[in-house]
Amino acid sequence: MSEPISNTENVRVRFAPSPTGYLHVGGARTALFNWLFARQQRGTMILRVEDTDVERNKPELVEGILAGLNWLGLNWDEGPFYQSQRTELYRAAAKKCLANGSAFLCYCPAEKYVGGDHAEEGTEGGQVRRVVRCGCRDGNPSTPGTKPAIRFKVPVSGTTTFFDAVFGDTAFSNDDIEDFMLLRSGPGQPGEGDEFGQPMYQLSVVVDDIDMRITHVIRGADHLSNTPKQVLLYRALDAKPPVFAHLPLILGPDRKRLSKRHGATSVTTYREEGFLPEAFQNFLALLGWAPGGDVEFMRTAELIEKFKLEGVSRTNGVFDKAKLEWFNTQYLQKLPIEDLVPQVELELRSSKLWKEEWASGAGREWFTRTVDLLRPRIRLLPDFSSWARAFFSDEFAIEPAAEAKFWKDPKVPDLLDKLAGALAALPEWNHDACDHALRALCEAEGVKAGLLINATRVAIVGQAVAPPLFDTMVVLGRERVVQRLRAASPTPISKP
RNA sequence: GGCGAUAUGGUGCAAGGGUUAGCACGCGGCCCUCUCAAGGCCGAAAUCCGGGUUCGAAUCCCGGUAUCGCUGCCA
Repeated sequence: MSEPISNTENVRVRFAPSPTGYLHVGGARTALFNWLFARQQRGTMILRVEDTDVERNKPELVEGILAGLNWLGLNWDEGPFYQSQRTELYRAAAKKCLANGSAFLCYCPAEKYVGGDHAEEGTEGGQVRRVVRCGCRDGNPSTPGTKPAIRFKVPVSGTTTFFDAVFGDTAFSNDDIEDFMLLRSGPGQPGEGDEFGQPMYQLSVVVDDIDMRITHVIRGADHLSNTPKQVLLYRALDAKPPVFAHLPLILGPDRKRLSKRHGATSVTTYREEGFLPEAFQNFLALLGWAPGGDVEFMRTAELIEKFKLEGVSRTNGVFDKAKLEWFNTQYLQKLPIEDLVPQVELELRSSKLWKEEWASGAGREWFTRTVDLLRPRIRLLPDFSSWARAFFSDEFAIEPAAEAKFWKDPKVPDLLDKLAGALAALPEWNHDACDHALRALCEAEGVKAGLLINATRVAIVGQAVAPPLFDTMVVLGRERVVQRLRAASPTPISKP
């Protein structure tokens, strides 16, 4: 019953952001689904910048959008193409529609962002009721003498249907489709400036999707109601519509469309907060799609392998940041260490804690071991620079709260000093040697090992929370541990 | 207002005519334990409402409701 979603011809998809803002999570998810589908089908991913609205378009935002895609690892094979540079193509298409009778010149006054005389016809219950058929379509211009725009002449009856890989066969009555705008009217008065202005969205999208031989249009479900207009346009331009796949929208916790009100909606923000791109990708992939089984942790290759348009949900979903954070900790924990280390290196470089000796050889080994030791307790990349600072720098502070909690006992300074001595005298430096030395000292002094373990942790990393003590000692090295213990031991217990 | 889409625990997804309605996040508890995580175990928590079809409905049909989208010389 349903048509094949992919066929033998090469799959060609596109991601088509509009540079009126940053790359938001909804756009990123759309890009991801296009990309997963293209990579799985060994197809072609095209990037197209939809910048036909000169007034709202901000060219400088394109860079940020591309940066966001790059961060997520979403590359493209063709483009970026800019619609603003393809105006003649759209004008030619609009004129073709004019010539074959599927469009008409509209002389109605240009009205932006408000429904004026043309757009409304009385009100009902306080709501504006739009008119679907423009008077100009039969050659009766309301204000002849002004510069015309071009509108599509929607058939007066009948049904327009299309296949959607997510929503199935879909039909709209033509009576409900308005005579939509194809080409804006030209600037200036009649006789001056261009004959016509910039193309409208519906036109440029269809013309480009035809020209770029797009086989699958994968985009947000907010375009579902636009699709019949576009199908009509395909027909008017003698082209076969592609397979459509509309993705459910992403909502905020209040079930409203995700926006700045909900906090971070730009993918750049998540990069800056220190999320791992692959974790973000995994999280995004599962927002509106699931492979069917119980697995959720899927790295890029597995997502590509399992992705199916048919499995995409039709329900709008809420962006759950807590789950994203969980994914991030999972990736921090499970990523092969060699995949994680370079990202930590970047983090330390940006926080000026990086030392070149960690770039190769024994230094690299130490760095890798240390990252591996640290990672179960890391939530976000910057934690390596802040929370784990004492592992990478000798300049760190003793947290007052940790001091208050674990240096309470008056015996602590003396114990730390004695431990420093015992450790300094150790014939070898490893986990068990440190362990035995500390426990032997505690036994001799008649204190519980926990007391000294916790006190020592505070002394050598400045915090109450860190990896297991003896592993920490090994990684820090004898010299540092002894030195930090001695630095801590004479400190009188601070009275609150 | 018109048109369209959608409706499974708080959240994301599974079950697509027959299951004690499954998994994950989050939440609570226990275990592990040198701190905190991680991990393991246990628990609370859902089929929007109303009709119909059927031996049997979360699942199919109709109506209602709610939510979202479109209804721009925005994309």
